[in-house]
Amino acid sequence: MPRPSPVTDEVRRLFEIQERHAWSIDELHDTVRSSLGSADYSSVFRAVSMLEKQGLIDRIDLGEGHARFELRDDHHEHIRCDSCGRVAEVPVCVLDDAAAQVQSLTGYRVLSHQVVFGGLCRECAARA
Amino acid sequence: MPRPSPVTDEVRRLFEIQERHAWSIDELHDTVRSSLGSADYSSVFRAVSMLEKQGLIDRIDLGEGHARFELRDDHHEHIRCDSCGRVAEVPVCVLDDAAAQVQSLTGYRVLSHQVVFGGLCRECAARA
DNA sequence: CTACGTGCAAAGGTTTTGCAACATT
DNA sequence: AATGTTGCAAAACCTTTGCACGTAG
Repeated sequence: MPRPSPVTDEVRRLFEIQERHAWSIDELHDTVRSSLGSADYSSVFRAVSMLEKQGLIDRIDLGEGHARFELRDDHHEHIRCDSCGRVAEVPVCVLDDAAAQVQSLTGYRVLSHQVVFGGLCRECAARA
Repeated sequence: MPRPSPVTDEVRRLFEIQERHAWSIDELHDTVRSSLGSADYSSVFRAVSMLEKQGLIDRIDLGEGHARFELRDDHHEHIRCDSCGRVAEVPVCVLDDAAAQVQSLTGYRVLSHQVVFGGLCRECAARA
């Protein structure tokens, strides 16, 4: 396989340095363009699709109208500021006990869950 | 105000009879067309937008790439079958205790949350 | 006449794909 | 030559809006 994959490599690097979480494709695109000088949206999209298929990253949907992606790691939840859209991680899983309850209530075999809290981040709460 | 609003009236009725939950606009559109003979997608969309603004229904996003809507009632969670997409309600809120924990961990003022469980419904689990 | 619901068409935004060009093995 | 990455363009999908028509008040 060909070696040079500057766009894909840069996208992978951005995830792996973990300076930031819950990337949108636009955010990745902007950042990769800053790093490489230029890059096409579709190339970033394909890089993300490939990394997702490989299991390096997970797709998350916070109900914003577009997807976000983050390095696959320990399961955690997210909280999004209703005012500015900032996303933070909730560094624990608050639902580990709930799956059995949900399963007995609905009959579904629970395999996964995703939680998005909404609220106000410190800055926006202070402003309000 | 003019009385006849067949599309809007039918959309409202579909929500209020509560025979079904978590309607997508396409599902509403198909059902309204069956009831009335014809109806335009945008009319259904506007009816849903109006009902949402009036507070009769809530918009929910289950990460499917399109919105769903349901009658506003007691807060509850959802579980979606990973195989067939069927959506059921989890008739309790499993997170009422978690908000304080999340708030102390992230500093966000928690105002809301939405949870989507994934798994397999009875039929799909039986087939697998 | 005025107000409003509807249908039709089109725009807007995000996601996805087809294809040709290009570089590396 | 063969494979795989990229750029460009366009399609696909869902959401949203502009506008004209028709109807009830």
